[in-house]
Amino acid sequence: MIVAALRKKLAYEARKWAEAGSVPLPENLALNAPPAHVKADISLPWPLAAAKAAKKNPVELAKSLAEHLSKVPEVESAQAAPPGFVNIVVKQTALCANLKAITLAPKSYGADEDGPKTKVLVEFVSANPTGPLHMASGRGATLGDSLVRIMRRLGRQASAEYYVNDAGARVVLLGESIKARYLQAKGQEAAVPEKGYQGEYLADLAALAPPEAAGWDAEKWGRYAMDALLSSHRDDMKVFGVHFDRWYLESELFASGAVPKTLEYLKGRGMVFEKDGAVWLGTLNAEGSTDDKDRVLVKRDGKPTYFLPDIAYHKDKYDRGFERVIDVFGADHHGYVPRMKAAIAALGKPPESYHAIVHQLIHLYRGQEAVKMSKRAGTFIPLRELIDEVGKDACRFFFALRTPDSHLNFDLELAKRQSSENPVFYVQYVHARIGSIFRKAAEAGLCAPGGEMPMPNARYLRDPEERALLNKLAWLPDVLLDCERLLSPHPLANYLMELAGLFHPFYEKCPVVAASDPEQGKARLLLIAGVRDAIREGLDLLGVSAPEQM
RNA sequence: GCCCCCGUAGCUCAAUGGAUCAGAGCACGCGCCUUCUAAGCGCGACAUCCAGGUUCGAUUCCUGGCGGGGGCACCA
Repeated sequence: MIVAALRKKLAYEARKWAEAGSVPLPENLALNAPPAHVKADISLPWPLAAAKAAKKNPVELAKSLAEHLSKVPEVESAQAAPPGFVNIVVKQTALCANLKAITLAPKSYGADEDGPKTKVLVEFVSANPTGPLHMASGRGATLGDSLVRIMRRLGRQASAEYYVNDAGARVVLLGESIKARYLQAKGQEAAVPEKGYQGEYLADLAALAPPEAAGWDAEKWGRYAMDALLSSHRDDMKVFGVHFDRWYLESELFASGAVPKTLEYLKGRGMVFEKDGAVWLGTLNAEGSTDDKDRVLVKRDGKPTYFLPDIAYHKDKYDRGFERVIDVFGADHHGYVPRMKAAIAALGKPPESYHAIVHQLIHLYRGQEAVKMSKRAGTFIPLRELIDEVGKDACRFFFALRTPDSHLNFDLELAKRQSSENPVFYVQYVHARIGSIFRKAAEAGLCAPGGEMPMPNARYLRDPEERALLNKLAWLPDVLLDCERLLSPHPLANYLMELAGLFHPFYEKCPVVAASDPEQGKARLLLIAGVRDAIREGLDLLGVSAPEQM
């Protein structure tokens, strides 16, 4: 809370200072965490950024700004540092008050943070119900779910949605595939269609079919398989700790007539033309479009392509009042992004209201051996198998730790080991250790369970290890804003690693229950309560559990 | 051929254009368990693919290479 709140004050004062001295400050006044060798809590590069335009010496500017900012109540000291930084030490009382804010009212911060209260919709996973979810969906699920949780934490109205492609030709194709499996099991001659779904899972599903299945046609078989697979998707997401506010069926979209209505709407906007007997969307020349060609909406045979109902679905998102629309895609769909953006523009929506998060593929290994994933070939690794092997917590933390842009190497053998090589233990262990200290403290009568936590006495918590934790805790809300800005939970996961890394040395050097001065012990107890709550909070936002003991 | 992503320590990854110290974890070397969990801590080694450019300042931005991954349908 303190860093985010303090930024406003510092920025306000800096603008006043800049105005008085006619110094052109940059639009974006960001704060830096200073490097390790600088003994300060917050660092401002603002004078450096302004120096050139002002034609002044950056160090002189920094000195002047530092003097001005040292009057801010929460600031202990503000010092200029070459080549033009202002380094700020925050008052101990302010950091202690921040600790109380985290400990007592963890739900209070965020509500008054920067940023609009816009309604935002995050769509993710949206896998076709033609096979089990595979592990790439796990990455998308981690991204989307964590992002929604973080945005809600920041006071946004965020919703999660899963779009189910349950209509179209694939139902029959799926039906033909599973029917072939069924007949094969009966000893009859039957082949899965060449372009059909080859995975063994269909044989398993066929074996579970009721007796009357003998008389089913391909369509009926397709419905049966799709229902079962969709149900497994729901189960997988539940086990993975992922919540969707709505599972939006493509068939609903067709039933509501939204598809032809959307086509008419686009025609009315003059974005549609006919060529070669087909109906096209002018994505090539749509405003702000980066697409490299026009796209077909209705095929020559009169049937819509997948693109048209997708546009109808996105139109529906806006029609339902969402002002910000975020789609999470795997890298294999990245080519889809420019045309979707063009479609948003064609709908007349502001292009900046739409964001596509494209996460790169996961490279899966078993030890040294690369495992190829292919849904068609049926040799993919199902997400469920991954969860069963390495656990939900490790899986989600591992996925959350990387930026979506990075190609992720996931070694099943390594992840299965459940040793310290897995960073999630590093963080969870801190939570468990603190739980242990609290149990000891309760035995020693140092704290009443569930008792209210007062603000720690600011005379204490001045050791480097204590101070480092106080400082780190102050950055948590800022980290959440980073996650929102970057549309990724990875800054939070990395923050938790760093926080955990600061706790362990504290633990070694600063006894809590056994502190020589009982008052100091009390203050430390309040400090680690803050650490515990921050970790619990952070892990919860990532969908990872925070065990009391391990 | 065109488009997207990546290239940082032995390995897996961080770092809104900032600091003579580019951070973690694992692995490696040396220490540390009569005291709140050694799944830990301290210390030590080890890195920005190459070449230009922009800038007071580049891992970050631009151009061109090199290397790896993915995508380019009137399929879904």
